[in-house]
Amino acid sequence: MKKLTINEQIFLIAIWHLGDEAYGLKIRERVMELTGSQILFGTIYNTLEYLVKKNYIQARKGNPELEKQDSKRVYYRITEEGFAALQKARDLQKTLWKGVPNFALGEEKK
Amino acid sequence: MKKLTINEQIFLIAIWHLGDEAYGLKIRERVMELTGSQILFGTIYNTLEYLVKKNYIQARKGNPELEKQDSKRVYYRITEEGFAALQKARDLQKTLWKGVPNFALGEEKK
DNA sequence: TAAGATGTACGATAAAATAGTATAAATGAG
DNA sequence: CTCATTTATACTATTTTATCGTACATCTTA
Repeated sequence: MKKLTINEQIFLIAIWHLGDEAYGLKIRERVMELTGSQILFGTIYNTLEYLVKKNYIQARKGNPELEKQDSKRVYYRITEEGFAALQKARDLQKTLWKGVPNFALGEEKK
Repeated sequence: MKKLTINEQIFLIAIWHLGDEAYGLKIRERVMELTGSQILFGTIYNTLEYLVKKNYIQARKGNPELEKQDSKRVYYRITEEGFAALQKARDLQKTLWKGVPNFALGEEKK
């Protein structure tokens, strides 16, 4: 299993946050909340696509029986593999930052 | 200032670890230690190059007066901008993982 | 002085990220 | 009912990151 990129991390965590409400535009919103930066509409689908291709998330069509609006949506959920990758990313972060001081203002080298 | 990729994070932290001893091959070794995965010799210089281009690190030639071997080396040190970017990356990680449980084995969704 | 070790550079390609635009269904005002 | 707006996804193109493989140059040492 390859390392997750930060973007993949962000998207997976956004999807995790959203639980059953994880579809494109909502994910975009959450990603923007998490990162504090703007992303365009089209941008997300590309990322979602290769997360699916890598089997970190699964897509399912919305249910039009429930709500009309829903028929257009594609919902995503994290797979076992996705959770495993996330955990690995978290572990890597822990390793990376171990022993590294905060660099807020006038930092210094080792 | 753009978000750091995990790779950039890894390299910057490896350079930080190495302090005054941060040159190509040493950086490669440290990156491999940190990540637990293999990378080829040529691989690092590309990354170092765009870290320089972005002004996250600065390069200086080794001093042949000191040690012959040194003349071949290119040493790197993290710039103010680099430290700031690192700190931002750390803050983002904190935001991201806030409230997210560990996913070790049989995890669950929200 | 030739072999091996220590270093960096370069060229090619694949993967990831982002922008911009197109399209299509549902909704709501008149 | 029908047209504008909102909600939503899809597609194409380009740039930036990441990695591989190999080449090359210098230093060390037997």
